Amino acid sequence: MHVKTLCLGALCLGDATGYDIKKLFEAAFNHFHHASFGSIYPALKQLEKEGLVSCRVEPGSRHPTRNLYSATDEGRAEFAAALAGTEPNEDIRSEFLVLLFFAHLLPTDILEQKLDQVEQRYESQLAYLEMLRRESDTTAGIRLTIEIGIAASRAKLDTLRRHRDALLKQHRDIPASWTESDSCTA
Amino acid sequence: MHVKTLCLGALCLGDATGYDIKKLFEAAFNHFHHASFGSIYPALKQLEKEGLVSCRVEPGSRHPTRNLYSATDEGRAEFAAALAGTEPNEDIRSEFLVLLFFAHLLPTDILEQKLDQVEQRYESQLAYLEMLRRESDTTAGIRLTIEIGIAASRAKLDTLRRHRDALLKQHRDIPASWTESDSCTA
DNA sequence: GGACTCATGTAAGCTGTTACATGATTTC
DNA sequence: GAAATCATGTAACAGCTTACATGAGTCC
Repeated sequence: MHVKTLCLGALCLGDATGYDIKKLFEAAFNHFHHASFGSIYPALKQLEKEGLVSCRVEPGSRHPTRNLYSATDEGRAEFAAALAGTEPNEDIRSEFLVLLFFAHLLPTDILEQKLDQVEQRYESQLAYLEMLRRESDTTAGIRLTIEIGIAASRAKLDTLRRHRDALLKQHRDIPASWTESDSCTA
Repeated sequence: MHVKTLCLGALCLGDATGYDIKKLFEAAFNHFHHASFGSIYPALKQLEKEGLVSCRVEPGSRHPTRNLYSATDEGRAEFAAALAGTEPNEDIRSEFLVLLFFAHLLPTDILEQKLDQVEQRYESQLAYLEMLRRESDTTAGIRLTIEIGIAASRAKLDTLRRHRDALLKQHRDIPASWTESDSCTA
């Protein structure tokens, strides 16, 4: 789903500035999407040009430039249609799994260090999502979004921990193929 | 991680054509990375130009053009270094979770249909990974790659099933905000 | 003979990121 | 008064996908 559509969606939840939308992405979409300012601001401009959102400089603004956007009725209709038409896909790119896939080409200490990093990352993501769950006073859909994120992180973390020692032990025992450049020739 | 690096990695596992690499990606990387021909072929050309892989037209080929690539020693060293230097990140883009996030803007029947689609998708991914696990006679790292994929899919599927009915019930009960365009104005 | 798989390649175009440029406001 | 946060924007560039173009081999 394009950043443009996501911005329109964000504005269907309430008026916001580009900056607010970025914050929303970081706070709530964190574990399943993201976007940078460099795509958000142009997207909002584009949406305005298409009449899907309207923009007003905030009245009584403390700041000269603060563009507050609202979804128009047309915009809401458009977003509902876009939602209904999106395939519920998932696109995962995990450098971590690539690393594991090629683990036999890494020295043990580096592998161990990567595993530590990943565990920490999963832990902090888990902690963050659990915090969201505690606070969350929202729709059933959003709550499910959080539940699925927690379940997936937990499952990955548990699996990793369960296999970690065996992986490292075997890794140390088997002469690493990375030391001899001719040992993995086809 | 760039397709170029991934191709180099694939060639560290054994000689292959561009076509073979695509197959490998589909078979083994399926749940955590992917690449199209349009990026693989140019990547191989580039790697060859950099001396990281060598290419020979297959000897005694049944087919005039079949470019079999091999990683050179320099290529193997380069890949090992690239691996050691990659942060074990995960980049997830889930249209499905976006859909859930905005579930209140969808009519119940469409939501239900999306949930069905996702369940089926997770089921078939799970089936595929479990098949891989049964067959798999590979490195500990690759096996862990599969275990993590299974655990994550299973966790998401279970969570979805556990909350599905409650979500749909509540969705039907609460007057959907998508019917009245002014009902979610900020 | 038709369909499918094997096999390679290019070019246009889309999308988004990074990095830069700018400056006000708030908090300590 | 320094640092952090709020706030907007652009331009260059990267990287990948899609679609096209081509054709041999294999299976039914």
